[in-house]
Amino acid sequence: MTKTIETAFNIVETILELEKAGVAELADELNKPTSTVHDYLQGLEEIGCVVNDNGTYRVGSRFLSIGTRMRSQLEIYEMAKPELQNLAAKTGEHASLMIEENNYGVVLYTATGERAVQVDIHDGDISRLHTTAPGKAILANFSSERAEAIIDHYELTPRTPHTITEKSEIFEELDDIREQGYAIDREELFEGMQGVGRPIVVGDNVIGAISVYGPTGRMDESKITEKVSDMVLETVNVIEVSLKY
Amino acid sequence: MTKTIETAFNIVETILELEKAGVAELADELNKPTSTVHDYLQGLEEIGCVVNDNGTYRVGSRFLSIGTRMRSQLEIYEMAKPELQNLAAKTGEHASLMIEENNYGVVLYTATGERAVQVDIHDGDISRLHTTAPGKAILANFSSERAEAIIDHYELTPRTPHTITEKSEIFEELDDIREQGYAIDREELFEGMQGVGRPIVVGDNVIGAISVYGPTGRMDESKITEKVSDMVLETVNVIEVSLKY
DNA sequence: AGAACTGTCCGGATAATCCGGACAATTAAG
DNA sequence: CTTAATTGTCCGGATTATCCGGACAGTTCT
Repeated sequence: MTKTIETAFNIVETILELEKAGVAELADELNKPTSTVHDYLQGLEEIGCVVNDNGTYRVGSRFLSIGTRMRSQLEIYEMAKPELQNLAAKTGEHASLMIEENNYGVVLYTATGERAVQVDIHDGDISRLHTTAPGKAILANFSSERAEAIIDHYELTPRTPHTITEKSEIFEELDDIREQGYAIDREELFEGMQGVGRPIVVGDNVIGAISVYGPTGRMDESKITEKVSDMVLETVNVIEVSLKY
Repeated sequence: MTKTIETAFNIVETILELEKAGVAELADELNKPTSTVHDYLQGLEEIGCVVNDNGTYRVGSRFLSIGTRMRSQLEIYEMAKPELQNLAAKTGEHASLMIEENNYGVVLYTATGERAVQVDIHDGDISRLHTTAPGKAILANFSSERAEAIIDHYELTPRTPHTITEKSEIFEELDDIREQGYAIDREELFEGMQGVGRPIVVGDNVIGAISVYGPTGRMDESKITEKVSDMVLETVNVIEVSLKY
């Protein structure tokens, strides 16, 4: 159903992968006739979804526009943004806000500290919840039925050599996280990067999670438990209070 | 052509206007049968474009994902981003990067200073080039034929009481801007806000423009000509050098 | 308990997608 | 410099996905 929309997005994603592309190149990549691809591109151009620089197309700014307007409508984003900038400044690393959407974790916003390493991660990126520190913090605070339902949706393929691939192991860790209040990512998402995450809880609902990530050298486990974890907690507390008014 | 894609985006934009909405509400707003709207929503949900919270829909994070990935592929964004943060910190106001796309100005990124007033503007927002300081800076550095072609696409309806509505007046101002190197927005986009913009030029091409906006009280014309304009120039110079390697 | 809403599902008429083919323009090769 | 190959664009009609009326069950008001 709605096959048209799906192929439209496929075309956009393909352009994104190639950075820019012509009709023939895209048609080849998508195994579709050039005439069909051309029809789509023309339609997509009319509504600002792609931009045509004499023959080669790139993705247009319409997506950015819709995406940022959507984000600004989320109260949690507006409350968290300035606090994340504080947190990034204090730690010098990456500070992010994650929410759950459709069984996956979505990074809504990342503030970048002075010393933060350059990683190729963007606002809007999605990941399986058990593969990140903030994702695990969210999972740990869902009901066990809901957490299990989510995990069952996933294929537990590893992302890095350190990614957990055993369901039982995940649940063991979730227990620990619930107890100590924060989750640690030990190079499970990116090799060489460690992070700590804490849930944002208002009433009985987990609204999202805050995390700080940095290179393993600067973010070893003792530093997390001694300092960074507390800074994240402070940030979370401020956000939780803002959300309650 | 590609009517399906167009209505899909209409639905998304309508949800955005209503923040969240149900099938019936949307069907009513769009003058379409509920069954049709339902079909679309189901398709859009499957690909992460909308999210269904038991009956009411909101826009999903897929747009944010595509938008930010697109943005990161633009060299000018990557070069300008840290400089804009500097500029925002130094001035305390809003510092933005604008590019031209499809005859309109697109704000790719805005850094927010400490004292910056809260305005409802987002990354990805588009505007007619002659209604903003950076837009005028871009226009002034296009060839006069290209500038005229762009202006002719517009309806010169005012946005605020100060918006220029006479074609001849626009071109007079573009001459001044080319001479003095920067453009000023005198409450033409937002009442109570003034701004200054400068073009980013590499070789013979205008790649974009940098601007600083603030409340008229703090951004009067003498302050712009004496101080802010120079800060913007510094920023532009750094970016231009980065782009040339 | 009834009425008026909802969101969801089905199936077929309708109309848009989809694509083969032809064309000119540009680029690559000979 | 000529030829061949490849490109983006356009057309028109067969195909098939869209589109919508109608029916249904679940909620929320009256």
